[in-house]
Amino acid sequence: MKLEQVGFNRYRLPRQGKMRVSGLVYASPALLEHVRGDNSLQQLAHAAQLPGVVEPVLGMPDIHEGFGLPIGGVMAVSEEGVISAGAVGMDINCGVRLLRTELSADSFDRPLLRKLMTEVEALVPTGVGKKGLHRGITARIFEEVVYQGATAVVKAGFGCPEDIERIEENGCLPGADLAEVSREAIKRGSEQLGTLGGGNHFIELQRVDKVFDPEVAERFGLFEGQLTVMIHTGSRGFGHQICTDYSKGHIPAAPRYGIELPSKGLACAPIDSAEGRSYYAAMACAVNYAFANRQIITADIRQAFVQVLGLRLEDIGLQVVYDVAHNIAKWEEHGGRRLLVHRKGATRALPPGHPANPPVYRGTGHPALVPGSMGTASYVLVGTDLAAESFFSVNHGAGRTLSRSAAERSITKEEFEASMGEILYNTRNFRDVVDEAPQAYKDIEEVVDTLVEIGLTRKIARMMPMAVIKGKD
DNA sequence: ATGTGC
Repeated sequence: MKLEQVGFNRYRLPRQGKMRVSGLVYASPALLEHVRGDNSLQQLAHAAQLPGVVEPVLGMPDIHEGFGLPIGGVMAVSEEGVISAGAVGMDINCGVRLLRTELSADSFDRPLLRKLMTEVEALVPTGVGKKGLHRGITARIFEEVVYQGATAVVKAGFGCPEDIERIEENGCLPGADLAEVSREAIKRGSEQLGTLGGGNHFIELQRVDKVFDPEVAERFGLFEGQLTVMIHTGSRGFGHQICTDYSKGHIPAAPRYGIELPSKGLACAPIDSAEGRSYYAAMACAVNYAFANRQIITADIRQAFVQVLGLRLEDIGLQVVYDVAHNIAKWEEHGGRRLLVHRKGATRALPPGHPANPPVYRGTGHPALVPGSMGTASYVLVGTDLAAESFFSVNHGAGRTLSRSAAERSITKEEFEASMGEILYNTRNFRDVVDEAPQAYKDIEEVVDTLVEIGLTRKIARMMPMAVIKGKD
């Protein structure tokens, strides 16, 4: 693909072939070879062919090839345009929540960290296909969950109302309709609420090792040396089934509206069509489910800490700093226009003062949460006014550099163990985690710096992992 | 990502 440098760390993907608009890709010189190393630019060009797409389609510095839109892609569409399940992703509202504590990380030795990991694992099922431990309650409130999101589980006793004001969209996307969700998805979803999943999903005990902006960090409740907990999970089999159902269903739907599909992965329907409205309503169910999932896991983590530490919750802390979606399509106002912004492996990052910030973060901009790999740092960022050019979006992580199978082929046990250093992890079998090895990911520092150097985002704090809980059989 | 290949 033809790519033109248009500034420091910025590249234009000019209109070529059937592209309706151009693309804009952020990459440092070192990341550029990764960007060119797979089909992600081709996939971005395909997205630029869809009806109603708004200039530009974007590639974040963590971009890599995915199903339909590349992971690390942003596609905004006007009201006359299309909605695409493949441009949201398989794991609808895969996202990250950060919890703060009142505790110094340095007072946690390895045996105590191990105890905490064991207790968290006892309360939060991890691994593919696992069923939740609160099935009695969650089956009963399942319908409320898909319509009300995190609020439904707070009402059921998981967490407190203050948590809700620190979740993107207050933990609930309007417009959900369970009638648009298949029985299969409902079955899988009602069993899996309150579970972590596998792959890149994790619960991490972290230490804030650097504060870059003390004033904003204080507003976020963060300080150097602090123990934090990060949760990365999504809508489990529920969102996966919804994505599968609609990306298949929209393949025959698209031509009925005269849409030429550039790829099956970008199957889509007009937003204002029966098929498009159905997907949006089903997607909103999964978005709300994922917010509720992270809310239940938060309550479980609080319980684990109280049990292990023998302290009162108010002395531990574990308040929500923020909760962001990484895979979502949302109606937002940009430049006076109402757009459906598809973010797939991208994080909304609003600047200080933006009216769409939650009231508690109106003055600072909300925290944008960006996890690294299991052996490297995670970041708390905020957006700047310049991020208007990316529809107020930043990267969502480090981004893969090796596919899961390539990681299994090329990374040795010794290399993996060396890269983890002193960091504790729950998986005993190297084969179970090799696809998540730090070597399979880009350098998070390079990825974040790419956007910071442009001025699209600012660093607020950096956390280093102390103990990582991953999906386990 | 995923009751992990159609």
